[in-house]
Amino acid sequence: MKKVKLSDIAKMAGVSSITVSRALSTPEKVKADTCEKIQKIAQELGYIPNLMAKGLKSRSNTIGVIVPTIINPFFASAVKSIIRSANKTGYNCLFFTSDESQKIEQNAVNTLISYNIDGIIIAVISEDENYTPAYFSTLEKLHVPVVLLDRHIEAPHICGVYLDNVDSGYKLGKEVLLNNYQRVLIVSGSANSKVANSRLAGLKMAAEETHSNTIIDVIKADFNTQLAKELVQDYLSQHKPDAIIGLNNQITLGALEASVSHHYQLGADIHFYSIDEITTAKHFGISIPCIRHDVEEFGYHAVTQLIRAIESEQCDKLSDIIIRGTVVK
Amino acid sequence: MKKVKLSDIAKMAGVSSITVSRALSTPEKVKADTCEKIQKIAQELGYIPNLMAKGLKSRSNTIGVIVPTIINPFFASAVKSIIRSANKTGYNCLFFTSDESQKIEQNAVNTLISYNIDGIIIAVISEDENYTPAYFSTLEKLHVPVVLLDRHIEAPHICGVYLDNVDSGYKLGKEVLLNNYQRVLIVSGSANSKVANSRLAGLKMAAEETHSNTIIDVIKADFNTQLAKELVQDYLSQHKPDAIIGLNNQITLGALEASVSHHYQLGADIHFYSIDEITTAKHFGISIPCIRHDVEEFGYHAVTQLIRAIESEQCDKLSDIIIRGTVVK
DNA sequence: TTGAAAGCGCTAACAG
DNA sequence: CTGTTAGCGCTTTCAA
Repeated sequence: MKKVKLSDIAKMAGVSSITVSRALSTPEKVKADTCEKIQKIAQELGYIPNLMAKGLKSRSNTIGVIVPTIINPFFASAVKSIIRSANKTGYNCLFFTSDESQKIEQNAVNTLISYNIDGIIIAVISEDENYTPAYFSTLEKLHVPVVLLDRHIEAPHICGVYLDNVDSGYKLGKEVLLNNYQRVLIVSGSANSKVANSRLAGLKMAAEETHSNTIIDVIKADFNTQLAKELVQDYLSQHKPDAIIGLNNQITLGALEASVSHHYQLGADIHFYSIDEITTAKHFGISIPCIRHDVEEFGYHAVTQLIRAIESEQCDKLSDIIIRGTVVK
Repeated sequence: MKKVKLSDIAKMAGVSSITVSRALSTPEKVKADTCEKIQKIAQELGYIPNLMAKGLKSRSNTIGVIVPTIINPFFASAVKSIIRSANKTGYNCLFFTSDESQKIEQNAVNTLISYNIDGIIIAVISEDENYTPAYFSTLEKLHVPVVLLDRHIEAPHICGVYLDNVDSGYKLGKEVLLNNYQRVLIVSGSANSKVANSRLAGLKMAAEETHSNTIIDVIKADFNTQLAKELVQDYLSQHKPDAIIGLNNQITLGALEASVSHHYQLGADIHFYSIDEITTAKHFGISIPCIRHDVEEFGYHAVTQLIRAIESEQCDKLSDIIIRGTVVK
């Protein structure tokens, strides 16, 4: 059986296709009882509109979402909340992962353009402050609005939804320093990650303000588990900190694993703190005080900003939104 | 700036659009140097094909993927491997989550049909053996091939990629029974979940074969964390098992948490076993022997089967694929 | 309130 | 090897 199309319904209802089109998408433009009849027939035939045909003529009502990976629960939840927000507003989402590869990221953007998406929400691949991928100029030329997620890029006309990283660092620092630990290890992201550096700056602010005698060591790793684990293992063979602060969830996981391999008892010999929640910690009975961000909020703002940009056709005037986290013990 | 289209390239190259179309998608049908020239121009102009227009005429080369949630790492990895396999074969993926809701699932299917997808890979919302959603008949009528993922549904013409659940239960059972525990608790999925029941059957087979004196208790929960946690908490206030077997990763997490709340030391007072890997366990230094399934394999087969169905246009003749797990300590 | 015509960008079918 | 024609299903524009 072929797909039911507008003209099939039109034939049955004894009207033209355009009337059917109107009855289904702008019912106020069609006489009430015609409208009702058409909708009933559409229902019965199980009509499903062809977005390909629609998107060829008009806006697709679809937004593209790209994140580096869904294995990281932070992005998984962000995606979930974005999809939910978008659907509520009548937009579909096409979702891609860039898999930490610049090439795949570029492809994903191209594919989204291929699908005539109305706008893009993207968490770019790199934390590097100087990462400026080629596709930004393409998107700008095509007037496709972009909302950056979490990772900032220097581009004057692009708005974003970010975390208040300095604040996160500061709050977590205050929390840690309450304990008068002798030695604390901070495991940061890469040296040219703006996110990592801001979080670090916040921590340092807290430390300076507190005038504590705690010895604070800093390791620069990156935002993945593996490197953090290795570097913390090295560190632990020389020092024994009372607490370790991971500047994102992946780092904290790496630090935990390193500590386990040195036979420390988690949460007793060494206490852990994290920016980003370690959602599985509670299952293992380990308490990891953290900065939790309201991810629903995150998705909501990203979608709202994007849709405003789409519907006002002013990609370039929207402000950034900064989301502040809260300490959770 | 408007999007570059075939006719723009055609004009510049002094040929017709159809030649450009051929040069870009079936270059062997165009004279070599014309072809080269066209490709160069396309490159320079940054041509990105319009899939909406293409999909209107011909196959979209896009497959739809629906899973209940990406918060569950099993599905997250499955999606990842599906996307990777599909891209390798020249297919795009449109990805949706059904968020454990029948309505959202139905919508997702409709949206996919709207996008003219060539086929669908779906892990259905429910474990219930008798769940038969309405969209299956729609998809059948439209000749859209479907490959089921993980969760089986009784529909003669639909093939799937499943885990060998009996085998998983059996292998894990053997592993557990090596230890001569006095009392073991099995936390299963819901009573009418085929997956859960098969795993349970496998465990029982192992137990019968072993003639051990181990007392085996069974709790029927469901495949989510919360209920498992609550039921195990109740159980633990009456009995103290030496080991707990979770029949999927979410259940095991719930069981862990319940045990923590009863102040048992994980992996010492109570040992844990799981079907599906608990990927985070290693970060916490807890060893949870499990049945691990090769998720790459899973994605690969799902995509391969689907594409065979699409390209042969015989949706109904493909066999099921059963993936067997391995014990990982 | 409804309809007819035209066209979105691309490609299948057929000619040349 | 290349071009012409036509049409995919829908909506915009203009007219009735």
